[in-house]
Amino acid sequence: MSEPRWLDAAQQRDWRAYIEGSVRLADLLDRDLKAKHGLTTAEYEILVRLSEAPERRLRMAELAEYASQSRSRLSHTVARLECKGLVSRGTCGDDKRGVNAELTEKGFAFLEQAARDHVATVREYFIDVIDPDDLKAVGRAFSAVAEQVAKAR
Amino acid sequence: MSEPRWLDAAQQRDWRAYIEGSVRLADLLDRDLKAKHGLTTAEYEILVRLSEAPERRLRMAELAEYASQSRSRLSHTVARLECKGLVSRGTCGDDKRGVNAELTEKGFAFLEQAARDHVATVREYFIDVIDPDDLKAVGRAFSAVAEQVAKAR
DNA sequence: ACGGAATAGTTGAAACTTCAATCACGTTGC
DNA sequence: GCAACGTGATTGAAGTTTCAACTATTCCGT
Repeated sequence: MSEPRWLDAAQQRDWRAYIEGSVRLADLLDRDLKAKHGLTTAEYEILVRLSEAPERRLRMAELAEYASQSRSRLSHTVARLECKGLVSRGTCGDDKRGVNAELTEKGFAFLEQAARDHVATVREYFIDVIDPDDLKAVGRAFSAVAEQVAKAR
Repeated sequence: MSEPRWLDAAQQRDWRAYIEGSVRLADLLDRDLKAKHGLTTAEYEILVRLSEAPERRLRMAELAEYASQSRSRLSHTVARLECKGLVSRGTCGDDKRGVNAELTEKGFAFLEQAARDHVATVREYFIDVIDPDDLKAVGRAFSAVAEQVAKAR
């Protein structure tokens, strides 16, 4: 059992500030999206990724990757979105194991409304309260984190 | 329906970097803690707060506040921790509605082990991959976010 | 061309979180 | 002193996520 390098006071403050701020922000965004549009953040994220894909369609595995979700979770979530009529599933031409998820017209229209509100909330509680230079730093920091986590697997 | 102020390209890049990085980091920390110690992040957070409280004891409502959890969630989570023998519950002397959660000896010993590993992982995937100035900026940014979210209620 | 290993995706059960209702106690005002 | 309201905490059910097992298809080596 080796002696750990503990965090110094400043590092600990910054880390905790991040944990608290991010948890509370995520909570708020979830509630907001749920109250106004009946969507979870995970569902919203899926709709966004689909809307940006060519033909508004992606294979499940790619969608899982872009939305940072496990495949199992994606299956369940897309099933729910399909029930709501926002997404449809169809088999892939070239690989018969594959499944394409596609944003329906209804899904696209729905997302347009949700995105307006969501962006406004993200501005109000995140973008607009952070100093522009600090925001850039946040971008750099979490890009590095994402990369490091990706390396781990 | 008013026209929203969309994010500019840089803001969007930074926001998405944050979302992706934070989701993946949270996933990794969760798995790590679960694999090595059988704890969820929520449970770990509770143990940490209790360990820092005077007498290693807090009222449920305070604990909920410090751990950024709903009271309901806390009840369930503490119930689980109680089953594992890491926390015990007792009534409050002065207010008979109140309940004190207290870290047991076993809980404290358990946490010491878990904290070593957790800190090492936080270092490896967060602290040590972020430029020190950027880390300070992250601290400032999320302090501001937490404050703004708190204002909303 | 065959068998084994890898990949894509789904499924059901268990674990966890959220939501609304509830219980118990405390506080206020009449 | 007690009725109405507020607060602290728990409960059970419904919804969501994780985990492990499973089906179907494709890839690879011989």
